Amino acid sequence: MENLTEMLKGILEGCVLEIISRKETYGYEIVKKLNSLGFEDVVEGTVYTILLRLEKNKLVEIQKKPSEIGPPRKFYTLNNAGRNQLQTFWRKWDFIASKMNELKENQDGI
Amino acid sequence: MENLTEMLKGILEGCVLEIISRKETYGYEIVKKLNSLGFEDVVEGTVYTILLRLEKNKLVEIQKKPSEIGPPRKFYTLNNAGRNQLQTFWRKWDFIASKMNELKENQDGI
DNA sequence: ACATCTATATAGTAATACTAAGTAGATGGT
DNA sequence: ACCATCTACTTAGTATTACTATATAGATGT
Repeated sequence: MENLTEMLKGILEGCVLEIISRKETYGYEIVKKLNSLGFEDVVEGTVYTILLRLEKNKLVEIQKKPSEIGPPRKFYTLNNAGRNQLQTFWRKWDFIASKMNELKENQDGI
Repeated sequence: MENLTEMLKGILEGCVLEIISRKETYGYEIVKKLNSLGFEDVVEGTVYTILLRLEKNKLVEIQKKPSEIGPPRKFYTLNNAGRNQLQTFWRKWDFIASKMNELKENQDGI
């Protein structure tokens, strides 16, 4: 799918939160997961800036661990604030998605 | 719904295109429609900048008409490029919405 | 020695929604 | 006549976000 950049604004961070909530993971792996989900053009620079933002906003806990196949990894887990943020994200997403659906389906005007 | 700003990035322009596609309309009316749709915090400055962008990108035709209850209105209609853009918008939206749903529902990881 | 894959970091850019302030026409109340 | 209110459009500046581009570095294979 071509150039989703602008439409990913505001939702990519939520995707990252959701992925971290599933299991402890690290940046490089998150990029691969987003790519295999279908967001093929999401690159490392984008995800690392999101992760640094999450850290700055104290939504995650971090543990550095060595890797056997490359440089050390920074593993992320959500803390309570992060879980709250994720819940808020999905509430907003569901709201917007329902409104968009309303807009798209309502052929009688709005 | 609180602060949807960041999540509206990339989709608000599509909403405006969709609203215009339904019937010839003008900025102030578009704001009211977005508000009644549920995007209550969308204000005039936001919509007018979008409309000027649509005009700059040659996606709309414009006709100025007098109003009986206030200053003259700028009425917008989509041209062919605008209709194409709207179609592209919905394709992207559907793609993202389906992926978000996949992400949310897939409890077995991604 | 070099390429490749893994892994993180960061300065700078572009795009977008929002803030805030202004201008102006029409109507109604005082 | 004056002011508030609703209607209606404009625009300079700001904040946030995803992306670009580049850099650094560990491990493996040729």
